[in-house]
Amino acid sequence: MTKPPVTSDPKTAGAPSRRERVREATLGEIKGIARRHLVEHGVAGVSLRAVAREMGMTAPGLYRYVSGIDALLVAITADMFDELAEAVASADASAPPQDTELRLHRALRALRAWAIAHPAEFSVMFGPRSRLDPDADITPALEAGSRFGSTFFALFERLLQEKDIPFPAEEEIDPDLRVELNSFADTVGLAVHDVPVGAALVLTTCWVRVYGVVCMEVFQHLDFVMRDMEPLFESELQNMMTGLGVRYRPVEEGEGTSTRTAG
Amino acid sequence: MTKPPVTSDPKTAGAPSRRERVREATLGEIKGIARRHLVEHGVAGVSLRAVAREMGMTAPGLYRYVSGIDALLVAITADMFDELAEAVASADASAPPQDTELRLHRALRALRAWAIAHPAEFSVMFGPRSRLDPDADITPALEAGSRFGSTFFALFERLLQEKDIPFPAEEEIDPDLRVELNSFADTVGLAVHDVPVGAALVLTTCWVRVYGVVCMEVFQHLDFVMRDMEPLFESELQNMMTGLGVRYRPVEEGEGTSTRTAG
DNA sequence: CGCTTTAGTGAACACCGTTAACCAACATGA
DNA sequence: TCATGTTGGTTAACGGTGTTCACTAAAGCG
Repeated sequence: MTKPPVTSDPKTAGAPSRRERVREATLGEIKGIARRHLVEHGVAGVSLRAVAREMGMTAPGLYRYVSGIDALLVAITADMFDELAEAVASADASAPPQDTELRLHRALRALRAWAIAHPAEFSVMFGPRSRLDPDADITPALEAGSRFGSTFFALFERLLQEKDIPFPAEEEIDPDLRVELNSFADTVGLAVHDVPVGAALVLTTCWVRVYGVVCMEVFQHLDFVMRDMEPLFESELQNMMTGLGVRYRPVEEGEGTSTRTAG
Repeated sequence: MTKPPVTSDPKTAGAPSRRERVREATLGEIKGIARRHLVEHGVAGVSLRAVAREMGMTAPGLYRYVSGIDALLVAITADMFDELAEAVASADASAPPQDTELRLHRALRALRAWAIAHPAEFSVMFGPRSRLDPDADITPALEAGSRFGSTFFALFERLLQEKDIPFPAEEEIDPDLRVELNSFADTVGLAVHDVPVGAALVLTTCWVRVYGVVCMEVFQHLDFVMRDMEPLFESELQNMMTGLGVRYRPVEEGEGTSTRTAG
């Protein structure tokens, strides 16, 4: 064991001190347990006291790591966004790099697959902020969320360059909508690549549809009327893709999501 | 247990006894206060104790009227569905009966308007069940929800009879999706009117899009990127309508929703 | 009038978030 | 090495929550 300096030398600023390491570790444990409580008991079942209890601590001790229950929820939400982003990115990377269409298919299916595999997480990420204080600071989650979105933005831009996907001309778009779309393209980074507003519109439309069908499935809003939502998702995917002028690729072997067998 | 009616005369079975009247009144008060707490403090701010306190009662007393907090939430959710259904139905009725297309436009805009005017309510109605016990009995809410849906189903059927709206042939639809759509058409009452599966599919697709765009707005998922979501909603509406072969009707004078001026 | 049902109370239990006062171990500078 | 300030935790406490139980007072009814 080459013993590193116990104290943190200002020169070795990159290497965290021992103190920082253990601190980071317990913070990780806190978030891990909170995350498990989230999936096991729902968001209402996440509590500082329970987490502390499970760690053999008392609740006030957690305030050394987290400024309150809201901050903890925001923190694990950010983690979950990163995790989702990673799942999507890896599905994206699993396809041949030049096959943008297949990459898009896989990325979107990965999104749905992650969502239905992690309904509790998805609910806090994409549902209403029902538990958080309305004016809580959610910037960490927002940043992680934008990291998640960037994968799709990149794919869409690629598609835009390769194919001649149809989109409305600028003049056809309502001026009010135009300013909103420009604002969107600005903050999200599409503007720097000179993506036309029409393209931004179809991107938004697609996202609305994906969001809608996945939320509907995870929130179980058609539960009493549909057992398996995968066919509907695939149908929506097909519609979207053909609307984009992209050939629909049926779900591949082993990619299928064996949805609930429930009754 | 054929116990005689609480009221003396069996003939006046329809007329509730005095006891039942006051009971119904206090139940209404309970739900009313809970509803107000919901909109003022979010769903997390609804509590039996607070409701009781405001009524000058103690919490256990409420258990004479409601079997617990979950049942109370379900009850007010059902009320809200009825209220939304009424808003949609009245918007529908505000148009000339034979102008099905306008009726549809108005009904859909009424849905969005109600949603953004009642974000807290909409969140518990259409968001994830984040607070309720997963196996709570939500049938009252489901029934009210189906009453809400029926307005749109009726409009869609009318449209289907009047116009030649394009929908895929049965053979073009994936068999798995077909069985789901048939199940849907069955339980929702479309089957009795011999609505083709293709039509059921486009209906579902439309609903997914509306649901998606409205949820997105109410849950504020594009908040950091778009100030006013109305143009996007109208664009989606236009897309949908033209896809249905229906002429898009721009928003009429006085129908517009002056959305937030926020910043 | 007497009996039964109902409405509501108070106390209690087990949770929850958060703050304040306090203490022990640690890291560091002189 | 020693003193000192920081860090990571504790206990106690306040006010909030859902829910159950035992109990009382009132209302309705034969």
